[in-house]
Amino acid sequence: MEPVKVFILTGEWFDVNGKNVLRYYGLSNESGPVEILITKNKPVFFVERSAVIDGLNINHLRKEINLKSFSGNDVDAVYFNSQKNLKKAAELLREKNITTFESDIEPARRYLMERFINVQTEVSGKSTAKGNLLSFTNPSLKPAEVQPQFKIASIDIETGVKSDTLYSIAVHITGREEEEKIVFMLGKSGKKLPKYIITYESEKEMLLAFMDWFAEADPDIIIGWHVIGFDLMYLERKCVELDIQFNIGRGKSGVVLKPRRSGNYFAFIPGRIVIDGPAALRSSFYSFEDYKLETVSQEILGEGKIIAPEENKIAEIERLFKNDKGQLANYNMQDAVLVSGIFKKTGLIDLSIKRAQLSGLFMDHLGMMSAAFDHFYLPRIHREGFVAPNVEDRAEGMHAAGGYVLDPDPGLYEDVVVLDFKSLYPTIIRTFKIDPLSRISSNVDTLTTPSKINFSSTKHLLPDFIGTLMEQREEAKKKKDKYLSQAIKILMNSFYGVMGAYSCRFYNPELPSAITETGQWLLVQSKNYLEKLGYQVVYGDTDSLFVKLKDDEGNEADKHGGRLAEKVNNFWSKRIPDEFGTESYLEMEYEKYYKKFIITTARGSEAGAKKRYAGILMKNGHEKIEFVGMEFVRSDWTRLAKEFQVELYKRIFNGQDVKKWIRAYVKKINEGEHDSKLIYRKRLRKELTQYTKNVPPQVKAARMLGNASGVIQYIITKRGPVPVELDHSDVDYQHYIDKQIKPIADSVLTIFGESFDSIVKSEQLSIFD
DNA sequence: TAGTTACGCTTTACTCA
DNA sequence: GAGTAAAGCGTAA
Repeated sequence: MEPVKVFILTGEWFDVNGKNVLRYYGLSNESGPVEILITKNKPVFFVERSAVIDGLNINHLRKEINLKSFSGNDVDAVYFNSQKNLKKAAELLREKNITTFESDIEPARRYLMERFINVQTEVSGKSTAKGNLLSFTNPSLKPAEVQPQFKIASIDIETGVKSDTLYSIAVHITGREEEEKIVFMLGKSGKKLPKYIITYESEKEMLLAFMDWFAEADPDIIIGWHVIGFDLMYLERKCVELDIQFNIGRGKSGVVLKPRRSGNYFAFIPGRIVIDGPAALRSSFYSFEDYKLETVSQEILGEGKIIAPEENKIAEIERLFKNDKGQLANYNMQDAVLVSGIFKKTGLIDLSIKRAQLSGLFMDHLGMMSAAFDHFYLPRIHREGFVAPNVEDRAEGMHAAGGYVLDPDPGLYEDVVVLDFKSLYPTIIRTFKIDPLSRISSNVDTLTTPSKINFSSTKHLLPDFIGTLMEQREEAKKKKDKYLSQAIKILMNSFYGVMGAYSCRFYNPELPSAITETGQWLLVQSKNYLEKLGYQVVYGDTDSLFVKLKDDEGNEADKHGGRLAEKVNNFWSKRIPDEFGTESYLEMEYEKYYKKFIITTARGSEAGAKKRYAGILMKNGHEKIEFVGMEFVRSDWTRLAKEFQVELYKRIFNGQDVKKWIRAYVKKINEGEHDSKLIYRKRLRKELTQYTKNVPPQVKAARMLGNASGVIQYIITKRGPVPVELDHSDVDYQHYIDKQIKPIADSVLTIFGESFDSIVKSEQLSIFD
């Protein structure tokens, strides 16, 4: 039979009759959904050759192999029939203080990684048809490339809150095949409803019909808005109540839904990937004021829900269910369609596919960066002759230092260019050959970093991988494949973090220390070099330097920015080989030009504040005001404060008078003209009851509501903080003037020897003029 | 179902007078 | 009442 190329969606293991079985589900563009069963897998871990494990009383096969632990001792492989036995054996040995190696690796993951399969595989072997599925048992698998054409189901349900009734389920199918819309609705048939609405007389009938239809439609990906924590969990609960099976996995398999960290949920549905909109957006670095579907869809698609959120949504749904089922279905469907639109527009699924292909992680595990590191590193370090420790046996040690932040002098500067090391940490890893193998092999062809940590210039894995990734990224950029480029960037940037994380089996403080200390050294030396050229370095953070151009150079800022970056590059490409005997992959880039640039003082201090600045950015001849780190970009400041800050800085940058304007602004606040801008937003990061040591304002407000979680919106009244939901007509204007306006004004006015109080007070004096 | 450190800032809670 | 440390949050990189 012809081999089939499959994009793997999910993988899991079972022990059946004491034998380990792996099951993968995936999609073949040509043959449709595919099941792969591996019944001949032997779970394995390793022990040192000196370890005595005869007393185990668990069936196993011990085999001498040519591998070593990180301490250089020979190890043997120990094979088991079942994963359960492996776990039991590892636990028993741990009690006897016998160290096992790699006994904490999921067998379904290990099977793929050892074959260098990154969620895409070419399957060869005999197959049988099993319902919708093409099923293989013990085929041979090898790496492949697949661009999957997924079928995506956007799901949304409507429920009656008081009666706890499932009113309707809307599904919007997009992707591989033609778009399809269907709404399952509770109610009597007969009314003339649009064709895509199907009515059922009971919840049970509706659910059964939905699940039948779903199995037939057989989507690869399920998306929605809080789709796990709300929609799927509701459906699951309903099924339990009605005594029916909630089997929406492939091959009629069941599902596991469970809460993760606060407010987060995970779904395991064999053969299907569930991606929740808000979580996916967050993990792709999108940021919104809040994550309501209305807010995000307005922002991304420019359209919103049918029932505006200001209306009483619950009552409106009840009314529609009673009187206008067609409209309820429209409303229900609109939400599902919006979610499809958001995923499409943001490319969330395309990005997820690329990330899975690069990292080897399943599409719903993309956040697990240490698992991605294992997937790349373990099979390769085996081939270099080593086995890795379990996570619980990883090295100990102090935390590494981080990036270096220059002390800025407060002031208003003109003509500042920003120079940036491109992918600083990845290029440091590549230049100085920093990775776990290199560290344990540091006596072979030793390479010493600037902060005197030794590595091997020849025995390493990660540096070359980064090299490949960087080349692929250039290629992707040329082809305008932005998702691949972004996926590569995310993966490369994860390596430093993973090596410095306790959850990583390769953790060792020398690895992140070598990286960050080298980064600090490079930044300081680059600064010194620029100063030697006669330039003033105004500020810098981790990988960037803010350089003030010399007189007249501002007229050709881009040219001089580029020139300076090149000079720094030439400096390093000579110095690194000279001093360390290794090729430099470091690259300084001219990033941007501020015509004007402000560093403010830190509150209550003369010194300049780090990680906060504002400037007029010049881009293609256009001016744009930019804030970094300041109140304007912080979600926990009021709109009042933000608008005040922008206007104030505009005036300062343009050299306009600010005194009169500030006085007028304060007056308007007191007159209630800015009442719509007084809302504070702050998240509760703990359960409401967990605030025992301190009771911050957002918690006070939340407690007035009884119970609340997530983002709390509140206003400061004469009674203190009050949630927006409750009466807050007694606004404490003085609070807003003192706490939202004055500090913003003062931090920048000090630069010019002015102060908020003297400006505002002089008005009061002027009354008597 | 665990990537990192550095930093600023507001508010609260506590200490000492 | 003034001064200060800690809690808590959000941000830069």
